[in-house]
Amino acid sequence: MPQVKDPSAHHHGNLRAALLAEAERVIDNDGLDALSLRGISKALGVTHAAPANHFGDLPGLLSELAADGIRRLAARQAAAVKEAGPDLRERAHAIARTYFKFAVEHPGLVTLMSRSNRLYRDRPSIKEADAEARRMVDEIASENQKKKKLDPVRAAAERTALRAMIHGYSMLYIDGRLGPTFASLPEGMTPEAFFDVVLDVIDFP
Amino acid sequence: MPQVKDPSAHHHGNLRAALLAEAERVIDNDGLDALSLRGISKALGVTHAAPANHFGDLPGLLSELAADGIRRLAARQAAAVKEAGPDLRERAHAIARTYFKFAVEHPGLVTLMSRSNRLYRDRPSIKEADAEARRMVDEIASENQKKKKLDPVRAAAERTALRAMIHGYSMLYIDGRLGPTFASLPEGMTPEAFFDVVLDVIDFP
DNA sequence: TACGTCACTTGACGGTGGAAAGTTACCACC
DNA sequence: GGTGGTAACTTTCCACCGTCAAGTGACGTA
Repeated sequence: MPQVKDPSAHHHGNLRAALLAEAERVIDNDGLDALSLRGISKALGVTHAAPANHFGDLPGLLSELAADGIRRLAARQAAAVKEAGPDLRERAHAIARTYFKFAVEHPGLVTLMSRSNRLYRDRPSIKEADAEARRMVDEIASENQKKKKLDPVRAAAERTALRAMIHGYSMLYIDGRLGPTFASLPEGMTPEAFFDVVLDVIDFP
Repeated sequence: MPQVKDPSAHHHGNLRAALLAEAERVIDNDGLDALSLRGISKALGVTHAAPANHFGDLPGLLSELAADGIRRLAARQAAAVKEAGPDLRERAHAIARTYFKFAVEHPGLVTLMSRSNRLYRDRPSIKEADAEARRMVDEIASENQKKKKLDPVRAAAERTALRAMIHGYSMLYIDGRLGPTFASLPEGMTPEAFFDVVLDVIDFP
């Protein structure tokens, strides 16, 4: 068959970045299940096998996407913590609030980030981004432990409680499973504001 | 109770129940992603289009599976609450502990139950089972609210905090994302025991 | 100029869920 | 005691998916 002599045919320029951008667009607009390699390839005018050069396979692409998401989230959390000042509780709430806001803005991406079965969790890019994100929570918990001379198990439980609460609340919300809850709330109370009250139920820090 | 028929060529006898059982077996052994209509159909010696008669489509089958899981979990939680006695905190912890134990025993099923995109959340069978499960948490929160004369928003936040904690901790655990946390814990501390400590971080009831 | 590698295309394979139409067994009714 | 309808299952087809192997063209380099 005729070969199309398009100079850009063999060198898209920045296909890798374009694929990631298009994948994120699809994921956040139509959900993780709507994403396919063939779909994003066609959208960029490239054949279905092109992504393999840059990402190997689908989990490979998703891993890079997730790692990027984790990094961006961690950056925003770091900024929020900085702005929150020295108070430990303020800092913890800033981390949680920022996560939730990010999850509302990018529900598909956050869903992907927490779905180990769709990515290669062991990739350095993900492990490092994950560690960076966890470091902030650990720092707060450690300071609190030192200040209150807490038993190490209690300190670990506080860390885990905050993580579980952030993850649980965000996922329940994204999944639409807090609908009845919000229906019973006062008019005008936003999910963000309610999350602050929920966080206050935790006895930490 | 379903009538048992003669398993002849065109009437399997109890295909519906057999499909659900096989699907649950696959899900809990190999994960939700390993499940396919064709797979379970072949395992039962039936063609891939047979399930459509009983469930319509794949989300239809998954919905029935999820509803059954929710019902069984709710029954176990009800029994645990009954055994826990009158103390509100004991009852709340019993609900949470039972959920987590169920999640450890049936990770695939619990994952499915919390994945709205794979099921028809609006089906009566699911909505009723869900409501039944939520009723127990609501009851505790209401009693606590009355006893302590709490602001309604605070009471709603307590309900939600418990739900988020249960869901978040279980999911993080199932996904293997608490690995580093457990590594830092004292020898012999089980995930169940640690969950009790995590639950104590919540100031409720 | 020749070579090797990168970036992408082409075409095929086995898998998926779903829809449409055909077959067979049973059951109620006249 | 035939007849018609319906439920349960099969067969065949379609569109789509990810992955793989082989091919092709452009480019940097020796």
